[in-house]
Amino acid sequence: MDKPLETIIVDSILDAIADQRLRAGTKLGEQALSDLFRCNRAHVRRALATLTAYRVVDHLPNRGAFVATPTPQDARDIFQARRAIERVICRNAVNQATEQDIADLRSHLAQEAAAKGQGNRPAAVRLSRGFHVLLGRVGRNPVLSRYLEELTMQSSLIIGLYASAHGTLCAEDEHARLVDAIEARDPDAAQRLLDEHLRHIEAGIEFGDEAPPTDMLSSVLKRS
Amino acid sequence: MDKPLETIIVDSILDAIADQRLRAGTKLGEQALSDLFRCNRAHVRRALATLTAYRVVDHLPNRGAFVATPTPQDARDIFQARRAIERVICRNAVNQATEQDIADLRSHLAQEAAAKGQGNRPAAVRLSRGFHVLLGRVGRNPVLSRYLEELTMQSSLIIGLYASAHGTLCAEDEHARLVDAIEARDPDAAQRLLDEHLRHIEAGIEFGDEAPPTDMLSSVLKRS
DNA sequence: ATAACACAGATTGTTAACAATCCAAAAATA
DNA sequence: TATTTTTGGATTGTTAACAATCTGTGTTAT
Repeated sequence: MDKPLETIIVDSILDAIADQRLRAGTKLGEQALSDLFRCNRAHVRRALATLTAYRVVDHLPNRGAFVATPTPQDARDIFQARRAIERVICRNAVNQATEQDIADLRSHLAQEAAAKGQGNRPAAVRLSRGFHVLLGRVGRNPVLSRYLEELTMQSSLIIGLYASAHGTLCAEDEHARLVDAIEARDPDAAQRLLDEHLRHIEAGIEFGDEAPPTDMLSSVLKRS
Repeated sequence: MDKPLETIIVDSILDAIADQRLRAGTKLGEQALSDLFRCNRAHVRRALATLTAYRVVDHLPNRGAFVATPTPQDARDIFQARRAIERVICRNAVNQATEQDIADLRSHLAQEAAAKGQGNRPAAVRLSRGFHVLLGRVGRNPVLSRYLEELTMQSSLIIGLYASAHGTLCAEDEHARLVDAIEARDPDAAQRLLDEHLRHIEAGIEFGDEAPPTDMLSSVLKRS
């Protein structure tokens, strides 16, 4: 029962992007969204404004809102930022993780393994992001974890745009070994594993050709 | 000639906060701002929404918008985030600074010195922030520099709230030595100097008592 | 005198109508 | 036929009126 209507719209679109149901470049028409969410255009307008602030939507004056299309240079900048931020998040997590935190992380690992076992790629991408977001929460610095949430969202877009077809997305054992290092309270190992992990993801991205296909919008729906 | 009206309002308020003319807790009434900027309430509303996304304004439903009041814990989180981000910005700057960049930095140092020489504290605070923002630009990672701009803005609020009266804000020679290290292309020295600098700023902050005095709003005005 | 209540003014939130802009297809011209 | 112009529909941007909520003040009752 999420009260504020605006956040329902924002979260729905964010989820659809994380699931890669909404691809880069898709137009987010105000009328279409008002119809889908059975609400006023003003609400849609505000939702699009906050998504624009998150850099997940591009707003072109008098043209409308579109799911952002990060360039290869954007991608490099975003991954460098992730390394800068997750490095510290990771050290925080080593210092402050409770038993419960580690149990949550392991439970998440199991979900990731399940999704991958079933070959459910959208779920795998979403859960892979979820792992990093969860790690951010464990780090207990809301400023850093907010930035990480933004950056992982943009990473989902990038992976959807540029990931190689034979795409080895997050190798789940890298996540697992990271949790091991956190449980062992070894900050240097954890930091090294995370840095390598992020470089692996970035390396698995193929820059070079442009792939901007556009989706129909009707696949965002259904929540609540 | 800044075209979009919303950004004029946003920048004016941001400037006023950086100058510490607008203090934490000040109410930002929609009517008052519409009158001040001679515009529609809808514009003010959007401006306040983006400032809220920047975490520089708190929005309480049905109560209105207020200049954010970071807690001591917020302050610690913000400075940790700054260390994480500026560390990388700094290494980027060492690698990529042009002659022109270094000249710009030195020219900025001169302005800082002038403002301090005149005992102009608001200008000193604003220019001190400006140094870090400029450094961010030199780093040539727009993602990181955007976050840094947000964080330095929040830092201005924190300094306004908690800075000790005998406040040694940014010692300007620390800025100068940092530029020296960048010019010498010494990334380790630069990184170390910056980290120490940020810790000095944070150490110069006095937590303990609450200081939430509120200002009249009429001192934001005048731009165009 | 204190506390609960009620009312009035002011402030924020919502909605719908109106204006400006853009886009694509048809019509006109060379 | 190719290029420019026009024109209609659709989409975004703006504005003002209306509804809901809050704050402070003044009244009343215990």
